[in-house]
Amino acid sequence: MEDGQAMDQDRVPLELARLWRIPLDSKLGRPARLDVGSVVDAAVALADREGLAAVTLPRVAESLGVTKMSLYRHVGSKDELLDLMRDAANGPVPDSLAGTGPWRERLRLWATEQLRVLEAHPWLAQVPPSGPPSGPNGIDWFDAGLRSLRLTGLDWGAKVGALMIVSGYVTSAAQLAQALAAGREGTGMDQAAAEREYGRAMARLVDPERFPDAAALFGGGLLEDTGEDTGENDFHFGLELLLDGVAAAVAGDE
Amino acid sequence: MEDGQAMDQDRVPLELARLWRIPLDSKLGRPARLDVGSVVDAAVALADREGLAAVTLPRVAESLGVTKMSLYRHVGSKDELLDLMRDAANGPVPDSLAGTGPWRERLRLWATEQLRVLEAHPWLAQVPPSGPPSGPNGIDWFDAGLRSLRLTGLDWGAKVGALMIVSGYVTSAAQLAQALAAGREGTGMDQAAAEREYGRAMARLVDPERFPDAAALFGGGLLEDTGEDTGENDFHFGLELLLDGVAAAVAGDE
DNA sequence: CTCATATAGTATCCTCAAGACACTATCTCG
DNA sequence: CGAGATAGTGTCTTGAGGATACTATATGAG
Repeated sequence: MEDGQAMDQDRVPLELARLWRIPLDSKLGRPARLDVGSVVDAAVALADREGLAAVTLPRVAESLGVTKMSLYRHVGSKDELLDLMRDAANGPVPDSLAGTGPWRERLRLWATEQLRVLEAHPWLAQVPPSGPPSGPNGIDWFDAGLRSLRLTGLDWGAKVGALMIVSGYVTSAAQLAQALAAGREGTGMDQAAAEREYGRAMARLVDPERFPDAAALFGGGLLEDTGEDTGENDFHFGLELLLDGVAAAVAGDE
Repeated sequence: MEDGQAMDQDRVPLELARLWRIPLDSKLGRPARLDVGSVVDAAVALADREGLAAVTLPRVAESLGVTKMSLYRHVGSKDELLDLMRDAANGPVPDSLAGTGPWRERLRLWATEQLRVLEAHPWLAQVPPSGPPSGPNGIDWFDAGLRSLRLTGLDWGAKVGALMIVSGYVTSAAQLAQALAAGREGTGMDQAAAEREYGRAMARLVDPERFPDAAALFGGGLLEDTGEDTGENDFHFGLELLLDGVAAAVAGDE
């Protein structure tokens, strides 16, 4: 079809067109100093520097040397800007995910690479989800996830479900880590000290009559300090648990 | 010890004292028309009626017949109010979770009861996480989760990890469902129609050269309409997958 | 009984956000 | 060279969270 490209530009909703950076290439009117890409890049840079809360239209505009209202020509709304930022910050999938291979190891890598992205852009875990992956980078990650499961023989629904679980897990692990870090903001405590403090406060509040299991946990279980990096270990424990679940689905499918 | 109660009131941080509704019982000063409970109840009711975005200090105050600044006497800040709302809306664990029994069935029930709570208070899934469970209801749910795993022989760390995964999964499933529902707001599409529309848009944008697996998915896989309630089925598929993962941990522990 | 003190609620202020709308500036094409 | 289309600006409204200084109302010590 000769109109394939033209159709792309016309029939796709405006929001998707911006996500995919489909140029409108109308040469009329005053030429633009700005484009979607530069607005999004500025917003991402701002979020990286000062956190998601600092990303306001006035401040993004200021960092571009422009007034806030001009941004609306390129992003439509604050919410849409967040979608664009998410896709941009996710970035393309790293080369390590290019090939195919044993699904478990590929899927594990997929998860840990996602975690790396969330560590590089901590605010990313706080951007509220807005639906299935729609942007080019989101699709790239999605494609890589599907590729990691290509050899499993799972049907599409199972693959999609497994990917959503794994990536949801990575996100909530990152969220939790950030919430803990934020909670001990100011107090000069490290992770272990904060956990001890939490355990102590809970031990005082949790009545063993009403909450026997929780009281047992706070009373004794948590206080052993292994000295190792707890967060990392917890993450991998959970990830392997998920992979075991996927393994069961793969096996049950045969 | 005779000073047990007094210690509770003194040594516990103010925020925890409010979560646990520990009365200050100082009889001095002007008597309060408000207390933490009524502020939180009003905020929860408002969120139930009009969503989380409607919960602003002015509006909560208005619904209590009070000016906004008086709320700060009882809740400290907006963020703290959100914490209090979360704990209140979680509510105590339902009776069905009281006993003990086969872990898999108990844990499954724990998850589905959590989902019911999230359906009753849709805004709950959007409240940003603020750390480990700290309020009485949060502890109640936590205790019930630990109880469901009591007979597994898992160590504390594994139990806590498994619970975090399951409850994180329930939350992100609810978040996704809401994002999808919000996305098709206005458009009179049902779930299936919206999915078809999404698949069609993606099929147009996703280049099979760059994204072979994703293109295959959008090209053919998603379009079979089973007619059944997809969301429910997806949720249970994922939950059983997680339970399989926990089962592997339980088995590996022996 | 009365007055210092402690607490509850109020009145007013500030800073800053998102966004509507009408305006000006600058380009291309007929 | 103008007409129309597009980019960017100036100004306004609404409404948020929160600081501060005030008033109101109770208790309990002298």
